[in-house]
Amino acid sequence: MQILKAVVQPLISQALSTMGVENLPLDKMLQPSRELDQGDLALPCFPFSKRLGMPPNDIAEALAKHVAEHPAIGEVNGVNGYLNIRANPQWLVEQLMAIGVQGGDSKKNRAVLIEHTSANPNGPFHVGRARNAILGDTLVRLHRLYGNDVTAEYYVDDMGKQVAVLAWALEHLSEEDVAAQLEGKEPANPVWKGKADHERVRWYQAAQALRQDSENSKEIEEKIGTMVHASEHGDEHVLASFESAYQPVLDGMLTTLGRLGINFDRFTKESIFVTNGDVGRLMERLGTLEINGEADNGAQFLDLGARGLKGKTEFFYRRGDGSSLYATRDIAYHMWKWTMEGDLINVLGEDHKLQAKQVGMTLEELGHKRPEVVFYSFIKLPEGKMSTRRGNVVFMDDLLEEAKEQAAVVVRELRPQYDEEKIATIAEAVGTSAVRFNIIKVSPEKGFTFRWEDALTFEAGSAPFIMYSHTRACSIRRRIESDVGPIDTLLEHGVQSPVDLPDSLVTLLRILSIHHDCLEKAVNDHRPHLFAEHMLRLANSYNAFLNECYILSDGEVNQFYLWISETARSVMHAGMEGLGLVALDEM
RNA sequence: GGGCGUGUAGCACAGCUGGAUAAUGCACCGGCCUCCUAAGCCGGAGAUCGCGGGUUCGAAUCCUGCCACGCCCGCCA
Repeated sequence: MQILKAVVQPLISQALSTMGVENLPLDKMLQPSRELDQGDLALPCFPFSKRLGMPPNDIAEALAKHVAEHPAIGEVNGVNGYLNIRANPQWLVEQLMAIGVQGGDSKKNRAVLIEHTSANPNGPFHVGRARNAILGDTLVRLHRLYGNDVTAEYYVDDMGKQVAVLAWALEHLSEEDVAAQLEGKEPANPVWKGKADHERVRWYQAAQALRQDSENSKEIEEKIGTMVHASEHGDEHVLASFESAYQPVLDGMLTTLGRLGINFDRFTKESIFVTNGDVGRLMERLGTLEINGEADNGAQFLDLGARGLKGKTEFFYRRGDGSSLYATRDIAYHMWKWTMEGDLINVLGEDHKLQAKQVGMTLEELGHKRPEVVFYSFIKLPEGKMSTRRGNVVFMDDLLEEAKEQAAVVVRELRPQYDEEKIATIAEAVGTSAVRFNIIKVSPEKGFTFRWEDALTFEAGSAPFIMYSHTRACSIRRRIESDVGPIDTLLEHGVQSPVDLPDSLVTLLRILSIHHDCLEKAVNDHRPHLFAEHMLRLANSYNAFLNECYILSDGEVNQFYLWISETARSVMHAGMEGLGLVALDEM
């Protein structure tokens, strides 16, 4: 609890010096309590026990007596060698009224460029790919909530083998060819007929099969190789044919993401850095570096082992034929990104760790900073790794449909009075939010196994749980507006906090008071799951508050309770926005 | 073989810049709807924190060895 710490730390420092202890790293030692019932802040007294020649518990107790009184402090005590400080609830109320939940100074406002998703535009999103998009978009939203100026960017891989295969297939294969080639495999889902990502991926798959084994495979490979080569040398005709092949696929993928509330500010094509000469100039420059090396056929690499890289130390950036590699273009892309104000954050799968390291080291070698990278582990199915080729995939589109359907079943059962249109609206919001939350609530480095029953859980610990708390706050608001009068009028003259506050209200107050701390940590450490967890606690404490404190009883409004409820409602609303959950008024 | 990551109740997961009784959800047991949405609230039971050593007043957290799983080690993207 930063607002309390700011007040209390100097007081403790004083108390310590009267006891003869100076120069402690108090800022680091004074930490948020582990458990709510211990207090709000705790100072372990073990480290200076020797210096004082006293047992930690005696120090804690003595310290508790020496800390000066302050309106912010509700209770100070020494237990088990810890000095525990509990905030005065009345003071917390005053702070909330005065400065809101922002906790004081959040004038960060840095410019941040977040690159995420950037999936090859060759087929529909599956759940495995979606972790990147959901993680990336949540980072974007949380940075914005925090007050940063964010650009969300999709780096479009518009050259190279994958798009080349797609372009070749669309040019050379008829619908019949594709159908014949994919016979025996799972047929296209008719639900997605007309959605280019689902349709064109079949051409891609057919081409992949033909490349693998057919009498023409050698010929096909040569043709594709020529196209790739041309694209890597910036051949505009070939690049244009690639674009007309992948753009509808990309549009389909973006439709899926849009349904999850994921949008981008900018799309940057990889090929730009080839056609504008950046990549050529970069390779020239890399060639002059002292760690540059050259293979027999003229291919060039950097010896990153000389800079401490372990394992494979040669980092190739130029092929024997003079063309660039993906990583080379990535470096040019990053140099371009660094020409803009602000920090860079990339969201990448764990398979890109080595590559990211190579790119980062090369950037440093060139005098640039490394971008910050958030890595995530892959999502797999209980049957194993997701693979389009083996038909072992869950498409995002199918998951979202299923989630909506399951949510609709629940809504119909719980709210028989709602009409189908309303049910559909709620089900869509609940379904998509649940899917996002299910993925964002676990830390990125943890391996994730996708299970339908987890993704479609709507109980405590899920997005709908948070959404539900918010709708209850909205519901109360509506009730009061219709039965009593406008909320603004009710609260316009300020509210008086009662002397005795119910436990559940105090808990809610304390959770609200650390809201900003949690957001800050989630943003700065790139750990959105921490904020997701905090939102669950907030929703839980709001529910408990509602259960205990009747805002409206016998036609009388308790103004203070109403004020707390309204504060929580707006905080929940903003927090949900930050997680990409749809904040419904009714559900 | 080398590099990186993960291993915490039956299941899932938080805590990992060292600190108290290891948090939360599901499942399990028991309470709570004449009152603002019970998708809820309250309580209970359930954990040798992968295994062994070490550092420390104190280790899930740091070091080290081992085991299991994942990812990477292309002049692919």
